[in-house]
Amino acid sequence: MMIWSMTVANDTAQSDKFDYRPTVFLPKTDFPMRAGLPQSEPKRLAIWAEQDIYGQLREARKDAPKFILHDGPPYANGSIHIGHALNKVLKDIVIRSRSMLGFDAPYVPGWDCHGLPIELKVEEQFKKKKQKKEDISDAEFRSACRDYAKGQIDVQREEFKRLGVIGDWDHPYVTMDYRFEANTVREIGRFLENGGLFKGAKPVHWCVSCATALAEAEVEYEDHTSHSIYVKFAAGEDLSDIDAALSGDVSIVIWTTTPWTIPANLAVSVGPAIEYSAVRITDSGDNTNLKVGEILILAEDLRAGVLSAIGAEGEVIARFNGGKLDRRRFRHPYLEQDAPVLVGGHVTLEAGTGAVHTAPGHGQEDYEIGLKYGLPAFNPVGSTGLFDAGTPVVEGRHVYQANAIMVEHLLSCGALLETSEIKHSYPHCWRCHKPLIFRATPQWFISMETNNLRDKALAAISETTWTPEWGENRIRAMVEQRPDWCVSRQRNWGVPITAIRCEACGSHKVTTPAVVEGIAKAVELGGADIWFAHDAAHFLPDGATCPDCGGNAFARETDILDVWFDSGSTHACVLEQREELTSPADLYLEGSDQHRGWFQSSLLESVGTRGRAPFKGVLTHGFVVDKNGNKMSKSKGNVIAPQKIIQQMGADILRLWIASSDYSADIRISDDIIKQLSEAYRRIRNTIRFLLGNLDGFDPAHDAVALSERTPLDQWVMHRLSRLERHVHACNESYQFHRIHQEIHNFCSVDLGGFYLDMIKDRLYCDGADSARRRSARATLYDLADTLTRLIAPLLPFTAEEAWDHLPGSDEKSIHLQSFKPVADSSIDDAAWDRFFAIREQVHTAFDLAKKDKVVGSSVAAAITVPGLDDAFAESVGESWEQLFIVAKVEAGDAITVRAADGIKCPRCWNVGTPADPAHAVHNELCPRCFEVVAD
RNA sequence: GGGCCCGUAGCUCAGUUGGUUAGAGCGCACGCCUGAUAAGCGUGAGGUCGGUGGUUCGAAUCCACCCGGGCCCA
Repeated sequence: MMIWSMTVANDTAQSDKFDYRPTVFLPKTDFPMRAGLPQSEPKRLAIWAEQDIYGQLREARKDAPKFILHDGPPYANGSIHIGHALNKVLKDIVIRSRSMLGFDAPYVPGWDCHGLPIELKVEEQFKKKKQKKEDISDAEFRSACRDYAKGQIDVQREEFKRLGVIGDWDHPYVTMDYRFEANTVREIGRFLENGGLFKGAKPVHWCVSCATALAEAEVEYEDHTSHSIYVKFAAGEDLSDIDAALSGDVSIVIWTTTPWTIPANLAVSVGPAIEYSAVRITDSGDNTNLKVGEILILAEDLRAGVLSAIGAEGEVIARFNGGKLDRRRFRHPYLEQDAPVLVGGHVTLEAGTGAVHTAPGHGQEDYEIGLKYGLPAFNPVGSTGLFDAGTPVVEGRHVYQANAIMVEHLLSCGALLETSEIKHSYPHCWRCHKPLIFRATPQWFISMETNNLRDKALAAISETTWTPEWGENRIRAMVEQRPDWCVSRQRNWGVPITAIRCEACGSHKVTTPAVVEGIAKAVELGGADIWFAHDAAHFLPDGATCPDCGGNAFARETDILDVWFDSGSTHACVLEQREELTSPADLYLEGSDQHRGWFQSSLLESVGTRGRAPFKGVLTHGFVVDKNGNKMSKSKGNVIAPQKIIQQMGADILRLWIASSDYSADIRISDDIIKQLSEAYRRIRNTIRFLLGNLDGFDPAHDAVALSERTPLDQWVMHRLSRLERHVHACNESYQFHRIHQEIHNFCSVDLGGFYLDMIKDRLYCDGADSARRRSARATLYDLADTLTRLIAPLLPFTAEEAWDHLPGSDEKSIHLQSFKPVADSSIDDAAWDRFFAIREQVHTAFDLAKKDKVVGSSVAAAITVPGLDDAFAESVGESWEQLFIVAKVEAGDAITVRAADGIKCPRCWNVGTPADPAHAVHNELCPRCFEVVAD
């Protein structure tokens, strides 16, 4: 009756059959498949904050060797962008991985607070409130800057924390802190003391209408009509040694659009690789300042254009390279002085004559080439644009009028060959929109040569480990070439250059180390404002006199320091000051633009004051670009905000993007790339979820199984895990994080999902709960889960912590207080395994065809034949061929064939075979293994 | 224009001192499973290694030039 009723059973009757499902050990875990990171991450951050996870980590590592990553301070302005995220996450991965490698790796984040961009923002704020800058005192203005920076720090701090960056966020370093400012004063004082700091002059953008210096950010380029002039400079010596044809009436011709700078001319520059011609005039047209037979020197490539412009014709009588003219003497067109020829790479053939009028006091390039030749930055123009008394021809006149005066004068003295008007883009004042001039003004410099700063810096570069290695070449080339460091700014918001000047002789020697220390103490109490609140005498001992001239009247210097000096001093103001930090740091880690920026300013500051670099190693990363490798810009509309990714996908996805990228070059980001990463994330997460699901009720304290007691297959996967762990370990040490992600992901997909986990499901689900094979598998799954969770922790801190919470018997303390752990390993016959995997692949191909032909559905219901099986291998692995291929039956054969297996499908484990007891009243279809588990 | 760097399948990456037919994962296509299920498994198709020229018996790998891109300068 029973059998008959089954054959006609409908679905309802089917449910009367014995339900084996509850007897199968299916995965069970609260670790959710869907991460919900955007919601869960903030909660996790709150828990970490409450636990003081950073403080706990410091305590846990208090006796460990130090690893100091020193944070380069971002500028306290604006929300963070994707580049900030890249930098901070890389730092965080370094900090977390070093911690798990067993180091005490404190992380003290910082902010750069002084400087122009904040001043501009604050000025804007005042403008909006209809307040003029003139109505606000400098002290009030600085106070507003301080408030603004503080607000920006709060914004950025929350954004950085949201990325999962662990650090001492409650006690960051801030360059506007009074103690930091005081230490900055001490640092510049060291340069003052050792003679590295000196006062010189350098041309800066200057608005004669506002009577002020302007920074590059305050310059706007607008169209402007200028006088264009060709002027000849007569030879001041015999040049026939260059070429015999160079005799008689020889001149070199320059072209300029700023005639007013001719009074400050000190030289003529030519290009080292440019070919010059000597042209004898054969027809002077109606040019009154040109005679037939006189010889003009100009660049060959520009000859035709120049002759046409000055309305003349001529023949080339000699040609020579610009280098031949080096230091040869020509004469200023009307002053009784020489204009030597300088050879410089800045000379181009884009316009003009190939010979460049050079006034070091009125142009950046002129200044730099002048420095090389020892020429002064001569500037005869006052702050309001009037020429100084004693300046021939233009004395007392305004620079705006001087163009016309100069044209007239040069014409009358016979030097002007041509004048016309030219419309071009020209720098203007952003405030009053008047044309700007370049004007050399007194500035403070740190000399690259005094105390051999340049040589020492180059030596320190050699002693530093640069990653990637090309960073060394890059910074070396820059340091070799760079001019003296101009550290003064004519601004308000910053640390003053606290030097005191003798009014009589200009000496600063009265500013002794003791005086500097007194100033620093005052700044510690009242901030840098103190400097401006008192006159010079306040900071000097009573009755101080100038060591140079004995004078007793003194004045404060009023320039403030370049913000790069502030941040370049962090090794002194932070690393040397905080107990948990040390100097030099093990690592500085910033974008590759910092070879010119922070790496260099830090290097020069430290070498100049301590004689060594502030870092042992420097790691650089590239920039974030769009999917086509182009830079991001608002106008292109290809900007991707980190906040958006975090909000939609979670910080761990953003971090995985960073961890998966080779940051040594530029790294790309796009919606597709992020999507790909979220899928990779899903694979890792689900693998861990499966492991956890099969560890329900597992207790590592009681259920652990020694490696040697485990099945050979389990030993194989432990071997793979060990290999993975060692590889990840090495990559953490060498900062090759993207290989970590690659390896972990491959391991989850290939070794686990694609083979091992599939293989062991049968014994996990269906073997007796306490069978040796099941216990071996569970102990192995535990090691897999434990190790994977540790390995991903630096990359995916939120997910790792969540997994740690769900891992049975894991330490109550956070995963982020744990260390990496070596994995027990045993030797494996890799060649035999490779042979097996090759055959397995062929079997799978056969399966694919068989499934498409509907021969079989699932492989467990298939019987296959396979040629050339190595039975010794199966034996050594301790698994049957049926288990290794996950099929019902494997037989030897001449070729790989697949057919539906004969037998009964076990209702519990679904394997096809012969039931243990076909006559059993209830369990008549169970296979022997299941029969034993269920019926006994 | 100069210095430094990058360019291997649609994407992210491997590719040892030049040496068989250039690899992996993802994605994609097709299929399977429905006891990891908003999961899982399999199979397959994808590349003139940015281009050209050279060195070499042999080049993704070495050299030169060019193209595209980035950072820093001018």
